[in-house]
Amino acid sequence: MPCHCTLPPLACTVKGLRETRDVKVSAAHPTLEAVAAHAGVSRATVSRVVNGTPGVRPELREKVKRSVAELGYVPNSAARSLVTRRTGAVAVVIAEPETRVFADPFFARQLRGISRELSANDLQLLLMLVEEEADYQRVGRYLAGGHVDGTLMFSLHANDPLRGIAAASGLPTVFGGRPWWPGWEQDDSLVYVDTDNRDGARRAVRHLAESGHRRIAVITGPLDQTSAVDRLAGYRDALGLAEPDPALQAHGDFTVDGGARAMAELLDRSPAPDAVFAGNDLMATGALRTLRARGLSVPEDVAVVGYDDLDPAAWADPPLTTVRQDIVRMGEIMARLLVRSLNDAEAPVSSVVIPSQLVVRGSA
Amino acid sequence: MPCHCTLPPLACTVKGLRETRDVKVSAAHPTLEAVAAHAGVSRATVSRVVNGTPGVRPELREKVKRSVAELGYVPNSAARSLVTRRTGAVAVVIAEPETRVFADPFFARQLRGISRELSANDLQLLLMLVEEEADYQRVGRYLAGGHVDGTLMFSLHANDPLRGIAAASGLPTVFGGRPWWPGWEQDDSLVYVDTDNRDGARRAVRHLAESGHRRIAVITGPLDQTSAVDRLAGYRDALGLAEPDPALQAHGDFTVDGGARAMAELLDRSPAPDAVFAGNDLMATGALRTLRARGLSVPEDVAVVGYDDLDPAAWADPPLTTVRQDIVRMGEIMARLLVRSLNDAEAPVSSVVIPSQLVVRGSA
DNA sequence: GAACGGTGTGAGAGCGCTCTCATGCCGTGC
DNA sequence: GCACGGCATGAGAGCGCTCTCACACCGTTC
Repeated sequence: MPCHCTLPPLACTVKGLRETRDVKVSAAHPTLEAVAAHAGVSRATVSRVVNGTPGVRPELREKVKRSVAELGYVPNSAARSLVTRRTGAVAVVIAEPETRVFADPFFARQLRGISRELSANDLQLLLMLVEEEADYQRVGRYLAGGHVDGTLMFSLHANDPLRGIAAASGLPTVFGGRPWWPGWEQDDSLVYVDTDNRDGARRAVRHLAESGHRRIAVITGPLDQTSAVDRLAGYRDALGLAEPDPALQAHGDFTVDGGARAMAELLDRSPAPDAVFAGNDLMATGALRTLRARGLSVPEDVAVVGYDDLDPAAWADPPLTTVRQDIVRMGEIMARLLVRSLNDAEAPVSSVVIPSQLVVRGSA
Repeated sequence: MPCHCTLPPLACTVKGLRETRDVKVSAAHPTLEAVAAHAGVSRATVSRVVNGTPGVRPELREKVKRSVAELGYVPNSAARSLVTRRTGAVAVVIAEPETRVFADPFFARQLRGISRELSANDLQLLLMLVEEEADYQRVGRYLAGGHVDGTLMFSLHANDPLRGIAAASGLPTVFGGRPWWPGWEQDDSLVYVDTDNRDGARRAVRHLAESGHRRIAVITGPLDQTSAVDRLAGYRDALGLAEPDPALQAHGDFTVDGGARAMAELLDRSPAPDAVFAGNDLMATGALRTLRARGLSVPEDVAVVGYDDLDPAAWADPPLTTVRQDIVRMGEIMARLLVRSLNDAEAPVSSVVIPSQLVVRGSA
């Protein structure tokens, strides 16, 4: 395959890549057989020792362990999983629009939590990023092919094909984020982990109300994502109104520009809001920008609360009051649930909702 | 393993996980043997067809393909890699302090590029996050165990053990970011991909000089990272001075707070700077905060340039002039170099440095 | 018409491991 | 002293695949 790098040659310094073959031979991988010969026992016994199966005399066990160490034996995972039908790997499938993934370190945090938990259980993390239609097929084939023992899936959108793919693969699966497709509540094979978006929003709006604000507006995210829907529901809960004033509601799309536009809309309406709950920090940042441009001061003229507690929220001017969610923990719990059902297919596994927490700063 | 989830029971709804065993049986995986029987040919022929080996009569080839489709055959990768000594997987090892990973979407971008390129080559992406000392050993064992065909490594620090681990594994490896250990320039087995930090910094500082600024200061990142060192070097290049005024140089640590502190130091010295080049956007954001707090206006009193072009840079007030680097492309190229040497161990592979680009906004 | 080379196909070994089952050895009970 | 059960160990099959090699069959050549 040719290199498509079109850089000016000056920018490149030529160096050779270490050659695979030679080194591999020098760092030769001894087999079970070799260890057995070295220790003067049978393959079966070495296998028992390596896998910690009981029923081997302690002195023999020690002897084998020494041989393993001496030869630097590492089990061949291909051979092992060929017979055990276990791969020791878990696929993490992320189907996300670029924007979301890039705008915040959500997935880095999530992966951190997942990675910790998986490696604590000697499981490998296979990352599959889905960008286009063809990727879904690739993922489907891969999962159905039995290359992994289980799946962790992230998809924020209604009717994402991922659900079907997971079901077809027959693999234990845990979803990140409350899923959203027709009848999902009846599907008791479904396990998910989510943060408590509704309660977080409730806390945020309640804070605004308790600070004496009367005309509390909301800037919603894209309503085909459960997090946006749940946060809107929390807003309604807090106001105690089944149908809040539609003049106080504007749509953003979880982006800074969307938030800025929505804020402008709200200010042009009547009654003008004296506080705004933005569905995420990005939109809150946009709202702040619009308010600043109009010469309104925060929180005096209009108080602003965001959601997510991204790092930039703290740097904003004024620093953003927002809702924090423990994303690392969310990843950990997802992995933990999967590990549990991997170890015991009959184990009862429940969906988990992680509490959110209000972080009060200068903007409200 | 018990669930350590300490959430109030109310927050959890209990649902069962789909059982593995039953489903797996129903979605039974046919073997090569089964396909061969179905098509009325030998295992060898089916293998040839599946792997696209030439030398099979077209009509037979078609017949086998139909059988494959009909039975839903998917090759067993364990069996295959047992004999081919190829796993079809690449490890991506990331050894990073939490802060860096969380503060910016650097790795999300990088992974995106890597993932694209790998999946285009039917390679799987195995993600290994390194947090503590024990993780290095885990990674070392894993790589030496021959579970992957090659490695992509990220480590920004001098003397990171990762280099030794890569060498010991004997696996083809490409590094992300210019490495930094004694004698690395002599090591011609070393391949890395980096953005042109030095040239980017040069452009940034030159821009400042050309706008008429005379007292251009620099806020440096941690000087045990090559990116920080290279950016400082670019600053010196642009000023054309071997030894710039030490009063105009302050240390940050790539964080917002560090940048704020460094800016305060600079302002307290004499001569006071009329422009600042910050080693990254986070520090530039901190500098902006300090300037605002002191009632200085940007860019009139002090112009500010950052580095990285994070999303928040565009939202800053004023929007940050900064240096953009194509991180997705960096990931792609890393993967491409690795793939090339995977396909042909003798292929000449060169390190690549990706150009950076100045993005002029309001702050300078 | 026999010998030949080329091509397409199948038989079979073997990758490194796990796991069942047979075997040998011990201590115990009658 | 002999039969027995229990335990530690080894022999061997076989997981699903690839790949070498042998073979059969064709058309060509002298």
